[in-house]
Amino acid sequence: MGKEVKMTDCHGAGGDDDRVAEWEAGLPCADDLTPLSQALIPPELASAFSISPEPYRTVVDVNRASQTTLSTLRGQHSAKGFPTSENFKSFNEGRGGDPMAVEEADEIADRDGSGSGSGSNSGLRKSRRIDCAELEADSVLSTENESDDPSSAARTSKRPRLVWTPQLHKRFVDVVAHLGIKSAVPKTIMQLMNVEGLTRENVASHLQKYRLYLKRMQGLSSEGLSSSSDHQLFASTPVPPQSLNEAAVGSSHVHGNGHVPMQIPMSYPPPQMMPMPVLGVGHMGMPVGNHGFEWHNPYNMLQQRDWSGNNNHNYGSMVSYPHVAPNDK
DNA sequence: GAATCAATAT
DNA sequence: TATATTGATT
Repeated sequence: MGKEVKMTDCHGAGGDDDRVAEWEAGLPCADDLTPLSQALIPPELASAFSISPEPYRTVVDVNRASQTTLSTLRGQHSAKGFPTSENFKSFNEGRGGDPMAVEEADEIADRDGSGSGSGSNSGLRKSRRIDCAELEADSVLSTENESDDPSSAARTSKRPRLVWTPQLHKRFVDVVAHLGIKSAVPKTIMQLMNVEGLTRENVASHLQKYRLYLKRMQGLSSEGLSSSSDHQLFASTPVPPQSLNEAAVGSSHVHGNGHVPMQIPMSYPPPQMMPMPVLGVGHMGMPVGNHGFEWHNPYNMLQQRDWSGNNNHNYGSMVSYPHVAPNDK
């Protein structure tokens, strides 16, 4: 923090300088920030939850970490590839090598230039979940007492209910849209989403609901009636009228690319920093970084229509699983 | 046997 | 209501 790290390479466009400056102006100054050396969790609390304190980080450590991150980002930037299932690896990054740290990192997009009013949607800002990975206590869920052995907990205890946050859902929708209805089956979706801890069952369940939603929308679209409840989550979805048919027809390979409707620049790389994703799945030998996800190809975005309209500006984000076990099956 | 999907349960 | 689990089916 001593040094401002500019991640200019994330935003291709030049001329953002003003905005950057504006943005920077809003940042807290060094004095306002919690010193790195200060533990975020009071010792009592830590001991109460039997949290082993992380070693203190020095500025040097942090700098090193950001260097690593930057170089990782750069490396990947040039190594963008095709969105094959292999390339999509890793959407989630771990948090300090703690496999249970899958956490949600919204907030990030809070202040995207727009006036404070509209940006933060209907005031329903999902108050942040637990802040520190460690704090995500078992108490949040009715997860029973998990013995302090994480590995056993992984296989022994049932995983807590997954919450499909808008971010997660968005990723889901991205993947489904990308696959086309035809190949959007739970397993594939799960793989492409590459969210740690996400199971095929999770996806299947959500997919079922999503399909129901799409079906309803299809039926209702002409009637001009649109119910409201689902919209909270689903309204942001492309409602791919084509992807339903076109993809189903199967004439086109991956997606009917007839015309690319519109491309919404989405900067996926979540602004987090962690040298290495935790990814237990190392296969492929791919240097999976945080954004293997390059939805930038023209066809990736096919039926994206109005997403940007709603509140989903949150980019990096993950499952809000209080607890995630290493995914691998 | 694994995966999908719809139905059903929590 | 949202998500998980089950069971028939492929």
